Amino acid sequence: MTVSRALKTPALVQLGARERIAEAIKQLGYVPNQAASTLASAKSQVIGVIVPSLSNSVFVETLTGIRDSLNQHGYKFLIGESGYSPERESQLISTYLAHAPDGFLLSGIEQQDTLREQLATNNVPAVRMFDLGTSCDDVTVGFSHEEAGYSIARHLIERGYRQPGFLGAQLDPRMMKRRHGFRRALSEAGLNPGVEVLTPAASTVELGTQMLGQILQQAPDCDAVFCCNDDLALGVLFECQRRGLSVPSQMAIAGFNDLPWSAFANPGITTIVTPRYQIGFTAAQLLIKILRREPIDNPNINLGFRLAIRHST
Amino acid sequence: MTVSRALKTPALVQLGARERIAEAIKQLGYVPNQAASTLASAKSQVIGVIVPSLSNSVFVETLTGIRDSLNQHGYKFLIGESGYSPERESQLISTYLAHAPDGFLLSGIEQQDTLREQLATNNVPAVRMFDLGTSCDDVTVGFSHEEAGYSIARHLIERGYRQPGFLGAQLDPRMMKRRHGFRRALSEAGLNPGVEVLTPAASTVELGTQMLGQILQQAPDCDAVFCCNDDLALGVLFECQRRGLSVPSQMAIAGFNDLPWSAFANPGITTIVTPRYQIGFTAAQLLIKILRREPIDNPNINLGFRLAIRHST
DNA sequence: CTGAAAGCGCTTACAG
DNA sequence: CTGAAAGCGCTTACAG
Repeated sequence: MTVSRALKTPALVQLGARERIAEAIKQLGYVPNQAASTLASAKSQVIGVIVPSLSNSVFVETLTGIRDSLNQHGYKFLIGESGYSPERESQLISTYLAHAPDGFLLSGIEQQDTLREQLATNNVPAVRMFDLGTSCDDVTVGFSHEEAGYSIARHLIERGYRQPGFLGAQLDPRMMKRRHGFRRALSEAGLNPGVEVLTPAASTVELGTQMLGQILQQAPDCDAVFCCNDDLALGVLFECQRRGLSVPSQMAIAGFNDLPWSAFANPGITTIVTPRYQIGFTAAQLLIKILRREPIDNPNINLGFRLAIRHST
Repeated sequence: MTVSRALKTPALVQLGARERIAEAIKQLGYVPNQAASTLASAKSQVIGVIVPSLSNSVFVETLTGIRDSLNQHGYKFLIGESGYSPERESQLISTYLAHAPDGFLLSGIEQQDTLREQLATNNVPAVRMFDLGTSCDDVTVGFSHEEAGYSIARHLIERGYRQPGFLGAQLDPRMMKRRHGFRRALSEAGLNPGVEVLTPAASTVELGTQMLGQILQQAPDCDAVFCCNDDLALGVLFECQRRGLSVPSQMAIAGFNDLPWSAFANPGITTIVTPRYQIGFTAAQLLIKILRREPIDNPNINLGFRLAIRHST
């Protein structure tokens, strides 16, 4: 018992005893048994984190933010990939629930009802990332994808492009919101919002190279594209180079996320800078506050985004 | 007790009892307590995985291989980032040991002695990934980085480049082995192996753009570069385009890893295709064999690599 | 095929 | 400031 106290609350243990304990721990190579601790205290110090995919570096950066925040407070975390599937997400939650996590960090705000029930019956709090909730029941940290799509379109319109097209992959809810904002701006400006190529495939550079051909076939007068992710934009750029299309005079390219190389491409790619590290960090901080029952002033935190204008538009 | 059996070994429980149990589980939303199971059985079904970094997509793909393999067998895994630091690696192992992992999957073969002791005293088996061990005490899955560097150099020499340079970042042991092989081939061919730029910074596209300038300043007649990772190579490619250097006639570029976009760059980047998914999958399979005490025919598995020749050289 | 007993290594709550 | 008691929810090993 005194050993336990020496480890958790050393201030309550006499110095002499503390020293003897430290000595013994060293000699024996003692490591506290986390399973026993979890069982006895009903606190695991584990947070379940579920992101859509680890192949997308956006989510990896979010994980870094989560880690930096959680490490400060002694929490570990279990990482799960939902593959953008709500069913898979629910299934992961079930598995993780067996580890008695203190809380969850989830992606998106479109969780299944069964998942919400699971969380409620087990009384485990969750913070949702990447998107903005409206209800006060949800705790969310993100930004408006609709506004982001809108602002890219406004930029292209102001630059004078007459037939911007949309290149969308994955087709997850947040991507569809970006598309919605993009189309809204085009419609408002009296331009045709219907030039687009959509595919449920994951967005990759390779896919971008293919999609340029597809949109040009559909709309030969397309003079700008908004790619729902920067890797698509890079593929479009490579393909323009191969076809001898000059960027941006013959084809303007805008991306999304500001991946680490976007600014260094030739030309630099205009894109929306998203605060993904900050989303992870903030979401984790918020969850910790909830676990400590500290008051939360705003359960729906909008971290915003920034339009980075570069030479590709 | 019968419930426990119904879950673990349903064959030993009568059908009627099994059905009543399933019904009750559903009604109560029962989830087995993993901590209690771990405590009672001394088996956690958890594998500790430590990779140098998650920012490098190479390691993310390895994680995918590990996940695919481990999921089949009901294991979960804890992911740690060592940041290429052996000290940090040891520290992570200590933390993870508290979760009583059944085994570890580690990166590289240069672990600290203290780490080896930790593993030995706790009697936890480990498989080392990405490099090749020589001793039968170690279990390793990887390929020869020295040979890979050598084969890139041979390719450049055969193509007729007279002054290939080396661009190295991170300076981790595996990178240094690639460099060693590269230099050996140049020396054997009577070429100058001393043209190189090295930096401990993480390899990024941005860094690649800077390193091209540095190596040209040092050796203006440098006509080819071997970049220790493809993202460096992409940065070099962008910078060549900006400077109006034609690739490969004025500057040949070779990379390493075959990242997803390397084949689609303009021109496609010559690189070494590394089997990182397979490394993760195989290492996990091997660890499971060890945990089941099945015999292992070869503790040092060489998965090899492939030279992909594209238009950048 | 089923169940009662003991114990895994901690923590909580209480007594000294 | 220290320690003895009980219990967390499972599994192991044994008895029926």
